[in-house]
Amino acid sequence: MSERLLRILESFDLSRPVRKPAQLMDELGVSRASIYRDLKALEEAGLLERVADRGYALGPLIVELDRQIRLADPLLQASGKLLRKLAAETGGTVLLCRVHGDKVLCIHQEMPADPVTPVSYERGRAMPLYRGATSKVILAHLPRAELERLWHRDRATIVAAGFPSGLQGFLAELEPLREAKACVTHSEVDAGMAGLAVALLDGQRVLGSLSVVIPLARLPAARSKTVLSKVFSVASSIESTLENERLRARSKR
Amino acid sequence: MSERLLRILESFDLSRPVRKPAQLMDELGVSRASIYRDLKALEEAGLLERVADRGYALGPLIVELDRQIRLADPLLQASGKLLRKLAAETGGTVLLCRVHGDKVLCIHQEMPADPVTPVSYERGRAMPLYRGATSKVILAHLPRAELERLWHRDRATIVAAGFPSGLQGFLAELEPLREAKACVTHSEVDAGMAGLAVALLDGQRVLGSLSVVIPLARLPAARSKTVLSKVFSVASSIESTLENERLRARSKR
DNA sequence: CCTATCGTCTCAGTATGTGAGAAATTCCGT
DNA sequence: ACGGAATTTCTCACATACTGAGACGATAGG
Repeated sequence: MSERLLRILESFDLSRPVRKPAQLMDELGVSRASIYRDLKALEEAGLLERVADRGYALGPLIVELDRQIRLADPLLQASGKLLRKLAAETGGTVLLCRVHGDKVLCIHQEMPADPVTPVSYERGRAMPLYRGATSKVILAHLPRAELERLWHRDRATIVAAGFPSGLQGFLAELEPLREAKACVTHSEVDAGMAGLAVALLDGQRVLGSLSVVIPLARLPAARSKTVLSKVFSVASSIESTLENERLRARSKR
Repeated sequence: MSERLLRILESFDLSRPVRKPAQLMDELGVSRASIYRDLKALEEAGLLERVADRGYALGPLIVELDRQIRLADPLLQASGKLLRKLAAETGGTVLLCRVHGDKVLCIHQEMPADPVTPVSYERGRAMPLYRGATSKVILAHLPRAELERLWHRDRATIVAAGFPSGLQGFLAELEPLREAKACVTHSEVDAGMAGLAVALLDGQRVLGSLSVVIPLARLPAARSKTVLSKVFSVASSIESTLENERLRARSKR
């Protein structure tokens, strides 16, 4: 076996934070001995831990590995303290997101000092590709071939998210977002909130997006432009830091 | 194979955030085909991701799983907003830690509003069992058999951390900490900082500890007692919330 | 203390992962 | 944009190492 360990890991989700050997036995259709063997291996590795009442929960290694990712992630490193500053200056919540396959994953949330309406995205929360400024601006920068693949696979979802019902219309609607390298939406994910997102590019490829989420009440029309330009400025700074990193690494090798 | 996937995962650390197939081939002593198969499996699961320059880094699933842990962890849930309040009231950095086998793992760090000397412990950072208030108060609550096992295994480390050179002395030094259910240290982990830790118990068993780290300069002798009593109060509150949870779960089943 | 449930161990059979080498893909400099 | 080199995937026969049944041991709850 080999994929079974991964299947076990993937079987944990928010609605089932604790799994029992018997459940997994049925679900994966393997013998008791094998499940116990696998659970033991995962536990020894630290990916799972035993909890009261003969269950298993996700284990401490995951927490440690997530820290490793935080410390090593080039995108987070390049962002540094800029995000906190951006949050303070705009009074909104700043989100840094990456694209992974066909998901957008929030990898950092920075709240402004004064308490503000909480935003439903936080580190580790995966977001749909088709809703919200944060996602759409990424979508707009995906290669055309990828967009066509997504269209054929998720047409229903895409249309349900408010896009035109034809592939051409879908592409046409993304065009201006790519041109502008930005996307602004109102109440698309969290009601009463505006999202202002700018794409983060690494040359051609889109890495993710940087966005600010602000209650509409705090964002008079005139201020919108100012905020967006601040986001742009931070995004450029991140991009050039990444570019420098990339060059430095290249030449060192 | 089966343990190999886990070995690959464990081979990532802060000094090697990106691993290449060739390195792993040598290290694990398996064929090229097998390594590529394993990496592919881990990548499909989301535990790894390909990065530029033909390397693999820890992947998005880990970030998602860590969020699941944060949302489901009973200890974090029971702590709720209490930690933020504690940080604000004491002006120190609050740490919530769990014990896992023979490691202490920080699972939450809450900083006070005003900027303060940064503390080297943050979520995901594993701490030694023998140094610092946070760890020692946990150590003091481990079962005697466990302490003896640790003593025989880590005697050198334990003595190096400042404990007496005999088992009896070691146990005797922990005794008062268990009695007090608390531990206060100065400059033991971070220079110039005081640590005030209280154990979190679930009946007999020690779950972890709650601590406040404050620059010594901000902690006049008289204030120490006040701060410690605040920590105690929050710890009790967390313990009783956990107890209630436990009872509720029991009766529901 | 006793019983039911949970967890581990043993062992033979065979499913399944393994590795060498070939094919395909990707990458990079020109 | 092209061609050569390095990387990655694929194929397939083989044997390793995983599997599952059942016996045995441990634990918990009454």
